[in-house]
Amino acid sequence: MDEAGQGDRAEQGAIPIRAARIQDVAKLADVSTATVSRALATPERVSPEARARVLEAIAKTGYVPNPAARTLRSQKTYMVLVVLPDLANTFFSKILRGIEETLFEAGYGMIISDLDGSPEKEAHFAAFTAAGRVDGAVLLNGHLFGQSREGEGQPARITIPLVALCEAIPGADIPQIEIDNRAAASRMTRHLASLGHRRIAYVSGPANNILERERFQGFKDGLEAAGLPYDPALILPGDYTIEAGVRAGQDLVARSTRPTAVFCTSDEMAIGLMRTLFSAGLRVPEDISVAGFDDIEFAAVAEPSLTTIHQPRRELGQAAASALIDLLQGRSSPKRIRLETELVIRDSVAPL
Amino acid sequence: MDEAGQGDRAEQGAIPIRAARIQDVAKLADVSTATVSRALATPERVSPEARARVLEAIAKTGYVPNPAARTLRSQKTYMVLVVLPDLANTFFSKILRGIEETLFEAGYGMIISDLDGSPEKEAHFAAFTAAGRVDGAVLLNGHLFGQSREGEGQPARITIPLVALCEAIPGADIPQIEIDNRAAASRMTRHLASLGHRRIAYVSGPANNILERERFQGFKDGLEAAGLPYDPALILPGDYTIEAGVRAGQDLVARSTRPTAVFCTSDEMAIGLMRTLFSAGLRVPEDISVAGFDDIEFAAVAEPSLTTIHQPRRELGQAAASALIDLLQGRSSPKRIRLETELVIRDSVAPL
DNA sequence: AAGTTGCATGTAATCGATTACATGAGGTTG
DNA sequence: CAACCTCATGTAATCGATTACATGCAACTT
Repeated sequence: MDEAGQGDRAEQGAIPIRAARIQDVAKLADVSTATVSRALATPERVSPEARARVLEAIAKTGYVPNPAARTLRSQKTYMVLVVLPDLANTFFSKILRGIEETLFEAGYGMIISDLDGSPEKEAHFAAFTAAGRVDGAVLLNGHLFGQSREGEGQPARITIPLVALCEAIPGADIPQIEIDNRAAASRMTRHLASLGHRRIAYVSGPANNILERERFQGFKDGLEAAGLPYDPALILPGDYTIEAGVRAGQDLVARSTRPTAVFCTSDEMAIGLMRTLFSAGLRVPEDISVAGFDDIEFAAVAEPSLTTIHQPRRELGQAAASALIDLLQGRSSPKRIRLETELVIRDSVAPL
Repeated sequence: MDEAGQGDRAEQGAIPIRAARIQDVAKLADVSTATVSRALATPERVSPEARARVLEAIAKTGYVPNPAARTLRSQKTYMVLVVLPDLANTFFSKILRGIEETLFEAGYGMIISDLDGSPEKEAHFAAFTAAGRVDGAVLLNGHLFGQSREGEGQPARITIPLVALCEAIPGADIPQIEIDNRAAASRMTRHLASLGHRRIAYVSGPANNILERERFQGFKDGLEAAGLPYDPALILPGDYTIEAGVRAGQDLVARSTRPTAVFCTSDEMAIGLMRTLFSAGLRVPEDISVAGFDDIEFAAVAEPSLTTIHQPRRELGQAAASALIDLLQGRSSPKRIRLETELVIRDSVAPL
């Protein structure tokens, strides 16, 4: 409305209304726009004198290239999409940070999509991606876009580089960055068994979740290695949340014969479960040992402190971002990167 | 590498390499590109027949508008930047979710910048913003961009709509969404005093932080209201992290006369502090009461469960996003929105 | 019937960069 | 010395949408 008026008047005034364009820089440096562009993108192809004049003009005008124009022409956005199932989950925040810092160093920005279990959102972000708003994506949600829908017309194929982080995507020919969930779960199970526990309960992740399947396999591996029988009655359903841990705890409290140890496949569940046990007057680890998975920040300061599997979350994020950057810049990347986990022994698990 | 080869061959094959453009849709629907554009942006200005043909053509081609082209012309990105001091901090994740869901509903995407205390990053994102990559920003970091630097050339003024969330920005003429930190801190202090505590310690946030200043004022208000003296020896430095709580706990443990209650200005610090007290053989709340602030997820399941101030984090995020969207769409927004907090009484605080 | 209004639509300018191609200067080679 | 190459630079096409302006037609007014 009145902006136009201001714009007209501003010519003689102090406040430049429009941001400087490449043309303004070119004029000031007395070169063509092509030279300005080259001075920034490929400085070695511009004479030192011209480059100096261009840089000076840029400093003087405060020129910042218009990303939309750049993207339109070059088809590069310097943006990466990070798809995650639940932004509010503590587990992801440090991973995100690892991703963000690595992307940032390479000049990429990060767009976050919290799917929140909504297929609409997933479709939206699939379209978003197909529209070319990002150069690549990190998938933390365990599956590719739009694998569900099939219909008339092309389903907007996504052809940009992708990497899968944490939750491997079976059959997808993209780099997978993860830990060895099966080995880690087996390790924890054997640790519990080695302390004399013979009735070990297992609080699971969501059914069909790939992490869950691997950890569950690891749990069974561990039982077998320790010569313990597998008892379906000791498998409690969960979904990695605090509330699931609380519910699993209620289940246990209500039982007449209880396990002596519980392996929760997330720290959140372990903390929720311990809470319920305390409320029922049970002690950890005296009455029942509790183990977690992930080693989130609160694991070390829980009461009692939590024996768990340490996941290098920041490094996972960094590795995923690096792999993606490799792809984006035309380099190749290993198809599978597995980072080491660590069994962290604290106070929530004790010998029988 | 071999992608190019595939591209060449694909011409006669099944896979369309290029995404459909508005021209393709226009041709198929037998209308001009202008009509296609209008059919999407202002459907009421297009005849029902033309609209139907356009929609059909869009469905057939899988057309998605190119955001770069759209942004270049219309100067709208439909992107919002969220600036936060620390992505790995649990406190922010639920706020982010509130922001994200509200933005999403309004058709905006969210770009996250984790400043991580780095001035470089701040400068980068200031440039990012100045370059017009986002339509607006939510600032959770307590200050505006680039208030520090002054130099030759225009410092790339940022003129897009901004809102401040949680940490108010004094003097900035932008909507501020927050809680009444002072009143909440006062409330908690009076609660502790009402239970008979007379030596109440206070674990602070970072010096100069606006939240800290307000909460500290509230603490003093509360002391005064309860007729208690202010004792500088009972003020412990902190920065809202678990580690700061641990350190404050070590300080307390080492003292000969200890306070009977500790008011930590974040739940993280309260949890870290309790951890240290336990390790030293002290009991909460029998030996010492501990109160927190924020009511993060873990507050309810900590052992003992944490008496704290509940902040409506999701609603804060939603309110900030709504305010920003109002501004982005040319509506006005209240300059100050204060959401209600709640004193949540749990087990970590007991009468003297 | 002439003039006015409003609607649906098309034409083409425009946003601001990148980059293919052209040009001319200076250097090298046979 | 002609032919050729290299290098720095400029010219202008291009990316794919939005939108100002123009146009043509139908309906309404007087």
